[in-house]
Amino acid sequence: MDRPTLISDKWRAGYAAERLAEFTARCRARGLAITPQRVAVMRVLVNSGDHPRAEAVFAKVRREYPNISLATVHRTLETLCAIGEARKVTPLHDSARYDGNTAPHHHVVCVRCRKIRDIEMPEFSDLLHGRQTLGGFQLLGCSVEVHALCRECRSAAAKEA
Amino acid sequence: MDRPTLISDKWRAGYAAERLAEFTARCRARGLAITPQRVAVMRVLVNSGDHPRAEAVFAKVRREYPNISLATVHRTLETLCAIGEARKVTPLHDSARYDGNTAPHHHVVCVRCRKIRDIEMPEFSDLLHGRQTLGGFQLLGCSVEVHALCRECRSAAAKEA
DNA sequence: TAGCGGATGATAATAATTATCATCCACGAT
DNA sequence: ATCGTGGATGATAATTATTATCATCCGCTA
Ligand SMILES: [Mn+2]
Ligand SMILES: [Mn+2]
Ligand SMILES: [Zn+2]
Ligand SMILES: [Zn+2]
Repeated sequence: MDRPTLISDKWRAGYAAERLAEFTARCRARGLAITPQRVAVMRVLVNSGDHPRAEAVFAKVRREYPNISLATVHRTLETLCAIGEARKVTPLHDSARYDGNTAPHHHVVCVRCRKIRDIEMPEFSDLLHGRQTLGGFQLLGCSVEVHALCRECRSAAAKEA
Repeated sequence: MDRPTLISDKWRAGYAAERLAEFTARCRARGLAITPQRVAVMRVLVNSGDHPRAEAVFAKVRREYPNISLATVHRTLETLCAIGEARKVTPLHDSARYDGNTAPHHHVVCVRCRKIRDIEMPEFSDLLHGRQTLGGFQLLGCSVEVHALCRECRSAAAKEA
């Protein structure tokens, strides 16, 4: 079996059922109320293999709860991320960041202050090297974000605690 | 020398000078007018090692051209990306995308329709394995985006041409 | 079942980016 | 060097995504 490989929809279906089964228990453990809206957002999200945006989740949940607010969907998605039940595919940036360095390279990003530094890591691109396609996708390149805490933020975080 | 490694400011300085030297020539070759604003935005960007956002570039260019518009900075940055003189560090997403799959995995993203699919690629994380820090940064994890063209977009793109 | 506190819906506010458009000016042609 | 034109700019409005506010609601515990 050659890597990398696409994760199958079949795997996702079983995974979704498993995650949903204990979801209310994990909410309770966290002291979060089990509201029908929260459960619905979670169910829609975990059954989606397409990494939907808030608007798309809203559209689906709305079919079952026509009165749900878009704000609730936004809030709930952020809550799910905060408790580790979901993740953002586009984290660490709230507005576009530009780079004058067009040489191939990757980035370390501080998760706290969002400082970004260039890193040299040719091994990353090597992993895709030689491969033209992946499950129907024609490969063009890749970008890596290493998540980290910078020195300043480490001392700041230490002081807070 | 162990990889990955931070790219030094020293390297960046020389690189900036080199890039600026031929910038106007490359603009001319592309049929783009050489305006003082465009050159200033390019100069500020290529001399920045911190991946600034539009607002930050605006603030610096403004010192020299107090009348420059923020819109011009936005436009110019996008132009620079379009002609390959710069890149966005946060590309391929214009709004947040959420993921119910919390298992460690990475993503292929279609650069045209922005379809996102999960991929299995444990070798990526292995590259950082065992390493705790990198140039002052404490490492926490990493996310990889493989840029690609999906099947549908490939045929669509073929039709257009 | 009563009551508290978190959750929600409606809406306003904010922030980033893009669109519009009149004016301007870089540049090739004269 | 001057001119004419199309692209570039500045000012501003519009759009889009997200977050904040707040009155009401309802899940949860006692
Ligand atoms: Mn960079
Ligand atoms: Mn995913
Ligand atoms: Zn930091
Ligand atoms: Zn596509």
